[in-house]
Amino acid sequence: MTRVDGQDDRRAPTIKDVAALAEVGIKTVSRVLNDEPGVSPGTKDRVRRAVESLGYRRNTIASSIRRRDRRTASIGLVVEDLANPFASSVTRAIQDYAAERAHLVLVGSSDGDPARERTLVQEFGSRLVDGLIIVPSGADQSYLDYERAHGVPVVFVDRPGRRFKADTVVSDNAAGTAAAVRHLAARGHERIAFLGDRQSVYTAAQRLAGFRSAMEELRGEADRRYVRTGLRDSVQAHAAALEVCGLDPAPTALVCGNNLVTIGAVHALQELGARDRVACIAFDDIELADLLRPALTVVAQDTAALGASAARMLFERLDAPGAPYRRTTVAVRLVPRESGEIPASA
Amino acid sequence: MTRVDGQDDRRAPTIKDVAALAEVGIKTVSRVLNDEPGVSPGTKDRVRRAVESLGYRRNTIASSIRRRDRRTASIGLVVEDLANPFASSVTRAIQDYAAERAHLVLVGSSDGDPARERTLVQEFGSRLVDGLIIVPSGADQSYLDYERAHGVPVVFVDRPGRRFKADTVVSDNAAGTAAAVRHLAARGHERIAFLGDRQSVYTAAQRLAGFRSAMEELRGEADRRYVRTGLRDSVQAHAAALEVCGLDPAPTALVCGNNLVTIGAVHALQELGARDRVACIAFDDIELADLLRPALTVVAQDTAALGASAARMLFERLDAPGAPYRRTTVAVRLVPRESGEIPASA
DNA sequence: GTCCCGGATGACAACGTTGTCGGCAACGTT
DNA sequence: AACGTTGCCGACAACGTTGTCATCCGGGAC
Repeated sequence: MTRVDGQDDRRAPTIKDVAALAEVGIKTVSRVLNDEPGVSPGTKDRVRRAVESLGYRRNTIASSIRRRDRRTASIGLVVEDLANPFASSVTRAIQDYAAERAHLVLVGSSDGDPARERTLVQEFGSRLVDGLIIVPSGADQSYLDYERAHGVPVVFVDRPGRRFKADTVVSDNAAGTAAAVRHLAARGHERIAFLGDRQSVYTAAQRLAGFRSAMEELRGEADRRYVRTGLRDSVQAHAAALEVCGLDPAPTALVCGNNLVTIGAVHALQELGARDRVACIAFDDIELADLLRPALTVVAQDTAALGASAARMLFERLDAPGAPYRRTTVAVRLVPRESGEIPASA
Repeated sequence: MTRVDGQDDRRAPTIKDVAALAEVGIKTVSRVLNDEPGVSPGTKDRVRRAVESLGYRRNTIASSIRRRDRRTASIGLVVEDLANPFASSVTRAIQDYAAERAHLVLVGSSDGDPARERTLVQEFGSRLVDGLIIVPSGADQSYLDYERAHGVPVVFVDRPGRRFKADTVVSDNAAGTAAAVRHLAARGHERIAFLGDRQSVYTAAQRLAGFRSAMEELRGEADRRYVRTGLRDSVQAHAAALEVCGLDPAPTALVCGNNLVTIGAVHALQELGARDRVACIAFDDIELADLLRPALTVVAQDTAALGASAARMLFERLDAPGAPYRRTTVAVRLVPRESGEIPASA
């Protein structure tokens, strides 16, 4: 423990140092820092100058363990894969909302693994985040009872949680595919195929449901042969698209349930030389979608609104812990470009 | 302060609760939690069971203020815009590396604003992050002296910092554009244009430098009329591309310095009906680039390696604070598709 | 029997902050 | 003159944890 005094400056200055320099008690420094009343202007000024000259910064962490409300001014976010544009865009919106309220965001990717999701939540918990925003993956979010019991609010985004009720923000997935169907129908299409992910994925199920109900509304029923689900990657989607397009009669239009499906399907159309003949509407917008030929008509999710709503809900929940849980549905938007405008007769 | 005892459980259990239940001292609980020696197997077991039955979780934050090393097992990351695929991909890689070492990542977007960058760093600092990874924006990172003085290591990624030396990881930007030039030259191109961002942006300057040196190597000199820089968005890039293509003689190939430039340039080529005639190589890969017609040949950055290297450097720096600063250059990769294969004679 | 040693254990201080409370001076009121 | 009130301020406890240290106990060496 014998150390040269010159090395001492590694430790950042504390309110104690500030107090010594300003010749006041530590509590007075604390009062100034927290804008509490009861400090004379002169003293306040002296403290401020001491803070300035030492380069003092409050230790938020030490502060939070003592504060009554325990707030750390940070929130935790679990997404599926931050490298995914959907996730990063939602994250960015949450960040912005949090930043306005001087909060920081801890982010983790679950990769759809429930165990990882849970681990992340625990890690966030041990850092005392003020709240959690989660894109839930597993079939059971009841582990969150622990967080709730200890006063940490939770908001689900993109999908509702299971076995655990909480504020939730989702896109209007069903309306999106329904709009796609009606858009295509208006251009004369009757044989419309749907390619989607596993039905155990909430969004995939919703999108198929929207597709089905719009088809039933228009045609009495959707032809089952034109509906392929359970496609987990672009390779499977590619194969399914080839199959569906090989049917007789072949569909004149395709609705793709997500990004990966779109990639597989467009590749399939490309191989068949059918990109200009078969109409196609994809769920989720894609960078440069308008540079494709034909430019890709998409159902775009409002990721900014999704993230902002989730963050807003979280902060509102922090202010009103007892209020009833709410569910917000964010509208999606059909962006007409070219691939969705191809008529049935082509 | 009179409260019903039933509401007391909002506070999470502490080692005190665990100690009481296991009938040991708090220090013994601490020893078990930290795998310190000197606890008999029987006691250890009793503590473990108490931890389990109470659902106790360590309060990392309280722990860190007392620990000798002050570690919080979290790091701070400042990117320019997390919604940008480049940033989110790098972030994801950093996350993964950090997660392996049981660290969490706080992320913020600076939007290229030096003030915001600095604010974020301060916020991270007050949360006692163990280290910082920064995509620097301003012309001066000397404010980081404060962090360094207090033992917080810094790593720059994508661009070097200014007025502050630190470990740095960058892509080999110059090699990327040089490779693009050679690739085009091998297909007979002599009149190659370059469209890029402001030269004050490090990556933009490096990319132009690589372009220039390869052109000089091949042709003695790059024709200045074919070089346009200072393009800050796709609209400006669009205009510049139209201009350059209107020259006589017109360039037979285009090298685009970044994503936004690519969007503008491809739109311009589209309008000119020249997408199949003028070769084009873009910096930065794009989702679905291979669905474009012609599929876009790109110089792809290895974002995963960029992020992983930065994280590795940070952790190595934490272990060896005194070691000399290092600079790592990550190779880029030319991904030949179609737009770069168009011959000069087309 | 005495001494020493090492393992196990807990009492207590400390980290940097905020909450509680009491003291002191100045002032106005009886 | 005595009293209460108000504004300002600091001593001290407390948050949940880890670091320091003293203590206790059993066993082996003399």
